[in-house]
Amino acid sequence: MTQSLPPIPDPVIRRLPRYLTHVREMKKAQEVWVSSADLAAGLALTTSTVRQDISHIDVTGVPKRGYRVAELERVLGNVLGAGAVHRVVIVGAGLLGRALTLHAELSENGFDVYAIFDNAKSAVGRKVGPLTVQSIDKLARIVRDGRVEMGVIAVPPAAAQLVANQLVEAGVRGLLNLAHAHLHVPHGIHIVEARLLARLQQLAYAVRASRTPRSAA
Amino acid sequence: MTQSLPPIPDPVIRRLPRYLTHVREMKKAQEVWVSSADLAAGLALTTSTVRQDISHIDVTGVPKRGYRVAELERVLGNVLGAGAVHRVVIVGAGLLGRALTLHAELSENGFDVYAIFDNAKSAVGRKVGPLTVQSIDKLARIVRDGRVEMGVIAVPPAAAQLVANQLVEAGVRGLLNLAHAHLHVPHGIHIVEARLLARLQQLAYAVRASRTPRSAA
DNA sequence: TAGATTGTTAATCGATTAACAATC
DNA sequence: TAGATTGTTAATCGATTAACAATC
Repeated sequence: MTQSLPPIPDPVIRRLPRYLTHVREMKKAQEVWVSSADLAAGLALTTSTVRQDISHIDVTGVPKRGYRVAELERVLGNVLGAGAVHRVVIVGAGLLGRALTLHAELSENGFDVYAIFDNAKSAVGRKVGPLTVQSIDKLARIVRDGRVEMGVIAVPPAAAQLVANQLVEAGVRGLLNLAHAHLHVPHGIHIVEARLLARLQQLAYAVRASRTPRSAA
Repeated sequence: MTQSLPPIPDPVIRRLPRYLTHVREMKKAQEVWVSSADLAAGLALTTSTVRQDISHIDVTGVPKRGYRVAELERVLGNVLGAGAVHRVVIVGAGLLGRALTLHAELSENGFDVYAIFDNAKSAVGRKVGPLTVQSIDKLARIVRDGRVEMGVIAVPPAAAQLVANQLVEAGVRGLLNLAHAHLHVPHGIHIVEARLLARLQQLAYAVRASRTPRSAA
């Protein structure tokens, strides 16, 4: 009898990539075992949080030793998409779009940048690593025919919603939004926000709050 | 009598940039008032969350009308650092580092990219907009003399911790980490993680989880 | 005024932390 | 074996949502 498990909570999913990074570093250092205390120290968490997080994935630890580095790496990788190839397209061939396209870590983690698009005549035809920038006119056909799973939006804010519509229409199931704009998508399509400005604003607040505690009359 | 307020919780701070974007769009559309229902609809939140979030900042709404767009924009901007100039340096003059350096939205939001550094001879001296890529040897002096507040780490993982150390040593109070590596910093120094691969992994999980619910024996 | 929307308190929900028995 | 560490339950903490009096 098979029963459905609840999905892994979002706060956990956001920590898993950091575990994976840490575990890979340990693997490179030839470590065989890693304890919840090791992971907690490395990521500034409590050992309780680490064990709770790992309980969400299919990994079993060994009392007195911890978790097997190789097993943890494999399972974390699978949960985060490294166990299969995921086709992704990038829309926007500016510096940010090209940076992602050429990022070796993507392909090392199961993400295959299948195409990159731009609407500027001057950009179309340009080489980006092994790819050639395609006209945005070809987006629908390429995404559909290639059964592309996800799209990255790296265009100016004014174009972001239009691009999102085209990607969804062409069949992608998820969008990574790097644009400084709000996107509306149909139910069932996933969006992850990844605006760097927002992270810098978050940092600016943290720095200021720690320096000058807020006060009220 | 002045009393200290608790800092704004992190989940709230992470939403504020999205409110600001939305409010600016409404301002551009000449709207004068915005209700919690407008904001909730635009950002996929409940009206309760919106009102609770706004209660953390110094904005007062008006029953039957909502919040003044101009006031909300001003106060949100101040909280997120737009009310002053924050000097930032970027370390790493690859595509990602250059993308951020040239991102007009940074300067429009109070962030002044003061310098960009790289350790490669071939990169040093190159123009990035109005800036010239500096050798990393000059980082300590430039950051210290310029009283730079924050540093962005856009270097390969192997160099990330070294760069973080140098930035902290030179006096920055916050780090934006774009590198695929774990950073350790002294107490009191703030780090915000902004690894794009992690966001893509989060998206891949969400897409897969919605398609094939997990099952267990 | 009547009605809509804020501001705020209370209730609920979920995430984190603590504690400890199980176990290698 | 004794001791360290997992796995898991319970307790705590904090965030979100609901509810509604205040008010424009």
